[in-house]
Amino acid sequence: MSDREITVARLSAAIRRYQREIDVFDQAVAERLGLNRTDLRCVDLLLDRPLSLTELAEHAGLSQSAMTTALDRLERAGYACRTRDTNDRRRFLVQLTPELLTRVAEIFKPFAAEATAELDRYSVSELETLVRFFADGSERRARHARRIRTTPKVRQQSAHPDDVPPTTAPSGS
Amino acid sequence: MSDREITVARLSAAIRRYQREIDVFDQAVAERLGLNRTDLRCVDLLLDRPLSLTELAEHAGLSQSAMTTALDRLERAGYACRTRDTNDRRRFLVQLTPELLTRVAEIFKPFAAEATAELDRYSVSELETLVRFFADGSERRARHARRIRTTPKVRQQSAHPDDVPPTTAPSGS
DNA sequence: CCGATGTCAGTGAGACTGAAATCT
DNA sequence: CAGATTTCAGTCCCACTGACATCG
Repeated sequence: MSDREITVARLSAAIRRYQREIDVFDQAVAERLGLNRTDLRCVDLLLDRPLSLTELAEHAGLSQSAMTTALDRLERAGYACRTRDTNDRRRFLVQLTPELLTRVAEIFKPFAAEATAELDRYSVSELETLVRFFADGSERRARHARRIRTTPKVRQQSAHPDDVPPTTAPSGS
Repeated sequence: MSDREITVARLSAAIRRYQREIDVFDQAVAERLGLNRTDLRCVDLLLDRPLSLTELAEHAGLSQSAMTTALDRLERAGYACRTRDTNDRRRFLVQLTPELLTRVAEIFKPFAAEATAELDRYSVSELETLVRFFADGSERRARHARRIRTTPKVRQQSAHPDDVPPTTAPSGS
C-alpha cells in the first residue's frame, strides 16, 4: 500500500467520523434550543434570509401543512415570526427573532472562536485546498443525490417474497 | 478584508453548503433503500461491525424499545438479522445481510469511483491537510457537543411567559 | 374564475416510558 | 435471586394527504 493509498484511507475514515460528529453536534444544539431536528433545519435555512412558508417548506423538504405546524412550534417558542408581505398579501415572510439569534450566538461563540483560531494554523493555500475539496464534495453529492433519486430501480427481489414488492419507494419516508 | 479573511469566509460558506448536501444525499440514499433516516443511521453503524441491540441503541441515540422496533423493520426489509451470541445467550448480534451490502455497493459505486478519481488531483501533502482538518473538526465538534449538553442553561426568559419554563430539555426530541 | 398561498382535520409512522419476560 | 438483555403496551410527537379559505 502506497503512502497515498494510506492517506486516502485515513481521509475516508476521517470524513466518515466527521459526518457522524456533525450529527451528534446538531442534536446537542437542537436539544439545547428545545427544538427537534426538523425545526433546527428551518432555523438554519432562515439564518441566510427570510423565506415564505412555501419556500421554507421546499428547502426543508416538508409539505406545506407540516411546515405550518413546524412554524407554529417555532413561533410558540418565540424563535420565529410571520410578517405579512406588503406586496402580496396572501403570503408572509418568516423571520427569526433576536431572541433566537442571541441564543444561537451564545451556543456557537466558544465553538466558533476555537474554530477560527484553528484556521490560523493553516496557510492561505491550504485553506484554498479545503475550499476546493468542500465545493467539489458538495457539487458531487448534490449531483449523485439526483442520480439516486431518479435512477429507476433494477428489479430487486425481496428477501421476503410474501411482501408486496413496491414499484415506487415504500413507506414514503 | 485580507486574502486570508476572504478565503476563510469562502471556506465557512463551503462547509455550510457541504453539510446541507450531505443531508440531501443521505435522504436520497434512505429513500432508495426504503428506509427512514434512523434506520439508515443504524445501517451505517453496522457497516463497521456487528453490534448487540443495546450497543446499537446507544450509538444511534435510541431507547432500547425504539431500537427493537427499528430492528424489526430492518429485518422485515431483509437488510439485517439477529444472530445469537454464542458466549452470552441472552444477547444477540445484529448483522447486515449480503442483500443490503449489495444494494449499498450499487448505490455508492458511481459516487465512490468519482470521489476516488477526484482525490488523484490532490497531492499527498494536500490530502494530509484534509485529514488534519477533518480530524480536528471531528474532535472539536464532539467536545463542544458535550459542552452544549452539559452546560447549565442560563436563566432564559421565554418570549411567552405563560409557557411552562422547563428545567430540562422540553419535548425530548 | 383560476392559480397561488397558507391552514385545518384526520391518519399513520416512529420514538419514548415503564412493565414484563428470558437468560446468566 | 440479582443483574443484564430484549420485548411488549400505551402514549405522544410529527409528517403526510386532502379539503378548505383567502388573496391577486
